[in-house]
Amino acid sequence: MSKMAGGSRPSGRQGAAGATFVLDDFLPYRLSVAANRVSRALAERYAAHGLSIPEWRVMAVVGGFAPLSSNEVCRRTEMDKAKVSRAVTRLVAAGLLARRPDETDRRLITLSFTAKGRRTYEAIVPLALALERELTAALEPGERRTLERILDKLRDGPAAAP
Amino acid sequence: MSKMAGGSRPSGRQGAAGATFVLDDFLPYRLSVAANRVSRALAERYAAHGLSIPEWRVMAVVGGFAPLSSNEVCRRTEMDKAKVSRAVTRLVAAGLLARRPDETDRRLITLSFTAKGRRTYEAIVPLALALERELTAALEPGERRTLERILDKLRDGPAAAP
DNA sequence: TTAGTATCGTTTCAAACGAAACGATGTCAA
DNA sequence: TTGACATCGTTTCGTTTGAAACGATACTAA
Repeated sequence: MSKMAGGSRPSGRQGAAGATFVLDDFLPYRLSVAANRVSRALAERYAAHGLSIPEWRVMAVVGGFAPLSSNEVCRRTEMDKAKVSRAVTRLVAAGLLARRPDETDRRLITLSFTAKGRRTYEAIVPLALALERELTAALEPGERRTLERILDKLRDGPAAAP
Repeated sequence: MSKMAGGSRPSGRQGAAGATFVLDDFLPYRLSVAANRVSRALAERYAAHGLSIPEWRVMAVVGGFAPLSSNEVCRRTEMDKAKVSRAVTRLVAAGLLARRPDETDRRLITLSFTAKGRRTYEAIVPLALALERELTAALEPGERRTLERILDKLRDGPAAAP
C-alpha cells in the first residue's frame, strides 16, 4: 500500500504509446528513495557527533583495518579519492585521525586513530548497529537474508568494470 | 563473495570495545552503494538523451499525471521544490515541457508535455523499462517480490513524518 | 473590507560534489 | 643511470545540492 499516495492513478489517457509507466513502481527510483531515507536517518544521528556520512565511513574502515592508506579507504568505502581526502582532512582537524607518511613508500599516507578517535569510534559503532537493528526489525528473518543476496547482485550486476 | 575485496579481514586487534564492526555488512552502506550503482547506470543511458535523473523523474510523472503542478511533482518524485523548479526550468528551455499558470489558483503552475516532450517521453520509457528488466533478470521471481516488500518497509519504516 | 497567516514556485547562498589537473614519488625498461 | 610511465593524495574548477529567504497569491478570522 504505497502506490495510492495521491489517490489518483496514471489517469488513463496515455497518448499513443500504450505501455503505462508508473514511477512509483520503478525499481531504480524506489531503491534510491529507500536509500536516501536510510542515509538521512543515519546522518541525523551522526550529526550529533559532528560526523558526516563520508567521515563516518572513513572512521568505520579505520576501525576495522587501521593502519591503512587513503587509497585503501577509497576501495573499502566506494568513495572517490577527492571525497576521502576531504573527509580525512576534516577528521584530522577534529583530532580523530592521525596521518603519517608511510616509511617505505612515501606516496602513501598511513591513517590511524588518535586516542580521541578511538573513543569516538567506540561510541558511534553502537549507534550504527542500533539503527541497523531498527531497520531490520521490520523485516522477516528470511527477508533480511534475501535482501543481502539481492544487494550483492545489484551491486555487482550491471556495468562490468572497465 | 563480496567481502574479501582486499584479502585481509577486520584484523583482530579491535581495541577494547569488542563488537567488531564491518562496514561491508552494514545495511545502510550496502543499500547506498547499490542504489548509487543503479542510479549511475540509469543516468548514463539518459545522458544520451540530454536528461539528468531529476529531469527524467519529472518527465515520468508528467507522463503519468499531467496536467499537474510543480508541487504535485514534488510529492510524487520525493524531490524538494528547489530541485523540481530547476529541473522544470531546464525541461522548458529544452522545449519538452509547457508551463502555464493555473486559471483558478494563480500560485500554481500547470505542467504538461509539448509535442516534442511527448515524443521524448515515449522514446525514453522503453529505455527505463529495459534497464529495470536487466536488473531484475538476475533475481529469482520470488526475490523480486520480496525486494518490493522490503523497499516499502524501508521507505516507510524509520522516521515518522514530523 | 483588512490583518495575519499559509502556500506556491523561484532565487540566493554556502556547502558538497565529481572530474580533471597537478606535484610528488615510485617503477620499469632501455 | 636515464627517460617514460604509473600511482598517490591534494587541489582546482564548474556544477549540483538543500536550506532559507523571498515575492506573489490565496485563505481565514476579525
